[in-house]
Amino acid sequence: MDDTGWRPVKRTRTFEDVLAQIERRITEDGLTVGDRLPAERQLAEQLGVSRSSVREAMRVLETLGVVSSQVGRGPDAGAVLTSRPDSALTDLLRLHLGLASLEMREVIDARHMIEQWAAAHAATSGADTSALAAALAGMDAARTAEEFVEHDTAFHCAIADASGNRLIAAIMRSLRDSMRRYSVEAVQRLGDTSVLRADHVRILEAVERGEAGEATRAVSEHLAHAYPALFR
Amino acid sequence: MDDTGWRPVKRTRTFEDVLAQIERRITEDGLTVGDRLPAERQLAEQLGVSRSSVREAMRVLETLGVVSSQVGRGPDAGAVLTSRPDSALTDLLRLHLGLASLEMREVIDARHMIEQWAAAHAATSGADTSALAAALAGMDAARTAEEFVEHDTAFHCAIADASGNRLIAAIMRSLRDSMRRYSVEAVQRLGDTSVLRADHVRILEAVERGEAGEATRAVSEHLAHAYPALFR
DNA sequence: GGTTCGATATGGTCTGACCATACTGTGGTC
DNA sequence: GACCACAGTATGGTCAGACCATATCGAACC
Repeated sequence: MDDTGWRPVKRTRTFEDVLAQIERRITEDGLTVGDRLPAERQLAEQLGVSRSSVREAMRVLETLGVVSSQVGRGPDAGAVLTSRPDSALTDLLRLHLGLASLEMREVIDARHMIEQWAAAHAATSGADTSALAAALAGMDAARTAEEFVEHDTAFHCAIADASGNRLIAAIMRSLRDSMRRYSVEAVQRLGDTSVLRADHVRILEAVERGEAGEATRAVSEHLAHAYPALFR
Repeated sequence: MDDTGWRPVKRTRTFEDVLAQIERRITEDGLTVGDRLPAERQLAEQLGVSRSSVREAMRVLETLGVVSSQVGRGPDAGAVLTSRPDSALTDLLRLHLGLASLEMREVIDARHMIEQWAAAHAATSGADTSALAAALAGMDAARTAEEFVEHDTAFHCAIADASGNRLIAAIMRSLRDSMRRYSVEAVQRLGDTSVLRADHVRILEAVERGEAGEATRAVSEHLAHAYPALFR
């Protein structure tokens, strides 16, 4: 061991300090969704940094779906704390898929896992299933693959919502969004969507009857129908 | 319906244009991890925008774990494409937990889901399990709850890695990181970690023998032991 | 009371400068 | 030729100050 006890001095960029201070204020002061942060110029002066650094920190928070900035003047203007993890996750997945650092197979496997979990929990939670039925009707009325996928996504996200876990629902949404194009192609390749319709009805009924095991199986087989190339 | 067909003009900020162009370059030119983006000043001139806007776009990409910026000069300097979804996910979860827009219960449920899936797939993938054994030894040598949790995290992340799905492994890492403090408290409350050790051995042996069902059950019961307050 | 219009606070953008960092190349030294 | 010291330079990081677009507020006016 030639460990001298020295550690590399971590280069801390100004905007990272700003980020840390804002995060500290959030946790210590118990700030919550809807609260406003100070204006950029004011924050810059209070922290003794330039407005650019504050802005870069804001950009980070906005990217993570924690704040939302509005121009103008008034109660709604400025940086407001929000909670939009969905778009952040979607951007993250889309970019990493574009970089080929993630493969579609991995995304679909993750979806498989989540959908099974969500269906089982939706079945046992006894949550409202009207959104599911509405999405089903939307799929019946769809005239293009794009429309079909849109309502199909709504159906599956509604299951995730019904599971009662917002984190898993957010991940579900992001996974669907990031593979939207792929789903449209899969539906077009499939042509006939009657198989998928029967699957959806089966899932819906299982959830409504509270049969978690059947819901899990139904979802699993449904995904196998929808993406046969990946489940051979 | 008084819908006139008008839609609000989407305000597009300059840095969002920059982001879109960079993303287009990534997908169209097939840029991949390790490739360098043009320097900030150069990019600003090419796109006809100010350097501030380019920098804000860079900050977004860095937040999403897609680029990494290095100062100085040379082959490694500048903005390099990377693939670090872990830290992005961790930041996202930590901030949303701090905002109380997510509850620990939801995070732990998500972990439960992922760990079961990962253990089953690790068992059937036949991947290397030496990292698991090493983490187990680390836990035995741990003298504080913090040290124990560190190696415990390594153990569970190694399972996720062995499942072969990088996305799920990344989510797993982020979940563990964001609840690190909570895990330490849980271990301290528990006091005796021998129960956890037996659980880990059981999981490891199930994975090594390729018994997916047993691995799933072992993980599930392990989490019930580790977080009894949440599995009552 | 309603309307109009200027004042103002906010984020968005740009310019230009300077600093710290880390490589590059040059020239000298041995 | 090998090595080393040092100036040059390209890079990101930060700052100050200005201007613009937007949205509200408020006073003056009808």
